[in-house]
Amino acid sequence: MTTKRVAERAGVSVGSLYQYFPTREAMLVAVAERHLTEMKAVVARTLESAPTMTLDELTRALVRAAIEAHATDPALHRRLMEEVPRVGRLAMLDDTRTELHALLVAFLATRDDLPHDHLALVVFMAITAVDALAHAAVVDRAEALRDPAFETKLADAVLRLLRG
Amino acid sequence: MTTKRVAERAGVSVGSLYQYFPTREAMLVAVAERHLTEMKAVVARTLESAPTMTLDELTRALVRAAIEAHATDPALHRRLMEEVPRVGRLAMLDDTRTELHALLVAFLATRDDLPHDHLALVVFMAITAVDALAHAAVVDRAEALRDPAFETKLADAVLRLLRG
Amino acid sequence: MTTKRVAERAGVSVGSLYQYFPTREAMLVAVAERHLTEMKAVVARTLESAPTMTLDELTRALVRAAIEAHATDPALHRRLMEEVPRVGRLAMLDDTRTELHALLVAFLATRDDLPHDHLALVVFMAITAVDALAHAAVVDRAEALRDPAFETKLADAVLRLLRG
Amino acid sequence: MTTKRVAERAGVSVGSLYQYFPTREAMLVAVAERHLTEMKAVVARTLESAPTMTLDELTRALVRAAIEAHATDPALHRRLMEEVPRVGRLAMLDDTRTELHALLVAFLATRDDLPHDHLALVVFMAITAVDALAHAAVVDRAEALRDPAFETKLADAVLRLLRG
DNA sequence: TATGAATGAGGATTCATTCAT
DNA sequence: TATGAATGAATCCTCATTCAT
Repeated sequence: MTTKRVAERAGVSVGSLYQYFPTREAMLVAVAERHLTEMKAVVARTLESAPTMTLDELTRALVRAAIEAHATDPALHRRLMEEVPRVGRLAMLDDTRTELHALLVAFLATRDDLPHDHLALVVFMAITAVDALAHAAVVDRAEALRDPAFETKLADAVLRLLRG
Repeated sequence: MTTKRVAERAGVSVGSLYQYFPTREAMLVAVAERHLTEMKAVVARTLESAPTMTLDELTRALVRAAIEAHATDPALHRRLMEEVPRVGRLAMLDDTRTELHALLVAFLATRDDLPHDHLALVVFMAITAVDALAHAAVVDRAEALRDPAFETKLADAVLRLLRG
Repeated sequence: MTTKRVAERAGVSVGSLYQYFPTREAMLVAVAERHLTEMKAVVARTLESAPTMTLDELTRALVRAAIEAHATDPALHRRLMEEVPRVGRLAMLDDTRTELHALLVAFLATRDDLPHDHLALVVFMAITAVDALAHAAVVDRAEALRDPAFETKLADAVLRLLRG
Repeated sequence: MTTKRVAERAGVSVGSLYQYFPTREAMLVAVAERHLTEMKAVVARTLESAPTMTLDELTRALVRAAIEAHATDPALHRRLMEEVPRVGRLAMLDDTRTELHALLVAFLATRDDLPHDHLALVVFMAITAVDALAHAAVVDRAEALRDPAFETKLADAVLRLLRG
């Protein structure tokens, strides 16, 4: 991902790119940021219709949303994961990640169909696992994505995490 | 990770580095390779004492081994995960990964305390999740590593995956 | 000839050099190419006024042109001869050389004041000899260049080659 | 031509190479030197039997010797010409070259079947032309070497140079 | 405001040379 | 004396960033 290539693909000049982003890193962060924000939005939307759902249904809905978010643009995702770590622990990214985490913790704290101890830990584990699996499936197990067992088993394991 | 910095850190000259590794990439791969090989060895060793263990004990032992392997050198691990993806799908690495996968699938197929359908998928999911969580914990949740709940919950979730 | 030195001498940065030439080799080839193309042009121009010339006059004119072409920038020439051989048998260079050879053979074939057998061989010999002598004189016999006998004798020998 | 490769080919270690030659350049010069010395020896031997030869016979013998010297190890020659110029105007090489030149000039000065004016220039021209042609033929006109016309014509041209 | 040529620091790699064994 | 591992200066090339037009 060179700035020249990005500019070409975007149909603008490098100079113009630098009008919108101060550095190359900022471009990367912007894309990662967008993905995380989308995820946050999807989660928030799902949580809104949560009161009418069982924990099972809710978990499954969230897992499905995560997988879909990753499957939308596999190539982008792969690239992102390759490049973004080098960006380091960038404040903005961490903030969005933290918000997503807080959103879920806060919501789950209102439910009485699961224990509330270790909630922060459990949510961290669930997010990490779902993200890693969705990513791994997209990147090198395309067939898993098409297998309904993948989603079911992932949701089951997450439920187990939540229920303690 | 520049070749110069590696040489400095290793206490040798760049030239010497190139006496042992043909390219910078080869250095990276060598480290990743070593980690994977160690993991395979740990898993193999654990499986040997498996006949006398319940599935619970076994799972927990494997999860603990994985976490320890990651905790040995956190900084190394962080760097590795940042750089290795860029190395691309390298045959030797994939081979070792595949061997580890096969080792576990073959072993679990001999046990009658868990269902045998979807075994390949389930092992893939378990490896990916454990690896991602051990890595994430090491990299940005040091406190999770010290919390015994982390290991317990991870083992529980994996068990759930295995038991179907 | 390092890229850095070339850039300095050219009054630009290394980066700019690489905007115009894909590799260091390409820079070398470009200069060699230019020289050969100039030679071809000089020869072509000389041949145009040839019908009114005797073979003696023509030969002398060509020999003089070759010497002048080499004397224009002796330092450049020396460098070129030192570096270009390492460049290897480069298609574009060989093409231009072949064109120059063909131009002369074709022209001489129209004249009836010299035998036509062995024309290709003879032209190859003449070009090689004139080039080598002009180069050697420029590089380490500056006094020869000023001696009119040099040109006369060279032209005589070439004539002998042509007349058989 | 790296020192390592030279050492391998020679069946010794780099270290040993440096026991015999102070620098890489010295190795190159030694080879060039050997070639020039051989040439000088051949010329000297030919000149010894010269009193009984006509200028025609003598010239032809020398031209043939030069061609043979080049044809002995074409690859070596090509390499030598590629590398040696970079060595610069090295005293030892120039000395041997000068000796060869002097040998011929001195000899020709004793003959009365050719003019003695411009002898130094003429010998310089003859050596340069014969060397360049033998080299060019070896390097990229293998067929010329087999064509008897090549030798004949070259000898004729050289004779013309000598006879003025 | 948009462009893209120019910049040059930075990085991977090579290879002549040294020197401890 | 012979070896070849170690050294690190030197070199080619890339690419994020700037800025004159």
